[in-house]
Amino acid sequence: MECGPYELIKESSECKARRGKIYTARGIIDTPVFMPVGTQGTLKGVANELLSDSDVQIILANSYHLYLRPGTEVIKEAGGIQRFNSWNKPMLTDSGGFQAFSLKGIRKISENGVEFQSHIDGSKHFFSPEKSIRVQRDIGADIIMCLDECVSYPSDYEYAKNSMELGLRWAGKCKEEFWRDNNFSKTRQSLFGIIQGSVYSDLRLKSTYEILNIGFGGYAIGGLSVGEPKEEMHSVLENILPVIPSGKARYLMGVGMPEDLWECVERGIDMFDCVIPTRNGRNGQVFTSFGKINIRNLEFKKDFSPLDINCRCPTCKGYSKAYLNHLVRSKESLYLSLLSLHNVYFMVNLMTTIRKSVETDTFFKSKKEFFEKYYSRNQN
RNA sequence: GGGGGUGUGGCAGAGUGGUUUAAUGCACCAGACUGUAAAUCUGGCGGGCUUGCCCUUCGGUGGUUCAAAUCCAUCCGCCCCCA
Repeated sequence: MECGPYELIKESSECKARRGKIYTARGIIDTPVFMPVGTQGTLKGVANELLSDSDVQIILANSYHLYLRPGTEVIKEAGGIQRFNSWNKPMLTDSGGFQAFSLKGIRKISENGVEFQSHIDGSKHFFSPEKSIRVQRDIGADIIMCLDECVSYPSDYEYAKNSMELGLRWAGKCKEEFWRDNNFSKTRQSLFGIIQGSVYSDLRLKSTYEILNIGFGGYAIGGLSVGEPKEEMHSVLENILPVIPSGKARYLMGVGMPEDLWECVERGIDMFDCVIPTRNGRNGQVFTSFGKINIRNLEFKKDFSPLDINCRCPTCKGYSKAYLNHLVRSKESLYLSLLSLHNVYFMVNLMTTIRKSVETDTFFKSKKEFFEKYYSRNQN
């Protein structure tokens, strides 16, 4: 069985929260960690330099997108994604499994993999589990993911069961391909398996046991935060996390909102990724310690204070709400960067706060303080 | 002085007798966004409340008509051409 890159440092005395480290070739990641998403290899609207002072430790990219453009051969020739995009910290690539969900209508799933019709030019491309691994190997991120199908919600039992079982077969093939030429020592990548099974507890458990049995460097939970009620998501976590060995990282894919980070760390999650800070930033929504706001709204037109007095990001250091409100209303492209940057800072700073609370066994105290402030503006 | 045209909701601009509180776009007011086909999408945008209705709207006034933003008269404003 493969050795994982995770080291457990401390377990909370209050709940299932953990402090840990993930070792990669490009550096050590303190967990729990929030990983912002940069589908095309960059956080949309945020230059690397702007993050040099931040707590961003690792970013995501997407193998489907990079495979289509610029093409894996370009990235390979550049010397890997981190050489290509000049991000000298860890990266993780998703397998294309999420696109099996989001590109519904222009993709076909079969036993051997997913056929995509390119959203760019309509050309057809086939991602087998092995192909996804080869693509991710060429891209060269530190952590790579098995090809899976992110099942939508709601999903009937039969569909979820068949999809989950197909996912297990794919996971086996991914692992086999990953180890085929024993390239691991050369690239020092880690391959994570993904647990599926929608909201059905027996399917989730079966998936967990089988994925564990195949054995991966870390374990991701997929197919959540796709529209199911929060309680469903929490009960899935409570159901399967106790089964996963404590020496492995647990990664909740696609989550989430600030409140989700607290709730899911509390249940034992180590890694999160989400597009929310950047996408919502581009749409004018800003996270602050006093709640979320839409900076385009009238109430900020003459508000000359920073977005968040508790924030040390470049946006908050340099610009007022009134000015950002003006930039958004004027559609001046600078706001895309400034708001995305602030939101990314907010999420990773929150994660730093959460890590400290686990270290000092003040998780619930900190959580309470956060929520009291966060919901002080409105009831969200 | 003569001839022609035109005036529609914050703006632009459809509509030329009924299905019109009046298309569409912009602006404005909100909301949503969770492993990124998203700098996107959705809703609202005359007034009132008992939220289903009532009242008020297409330069002004007065008519015709069962019915007028739409037809007629007149007044006012603006534009173009000729003197």
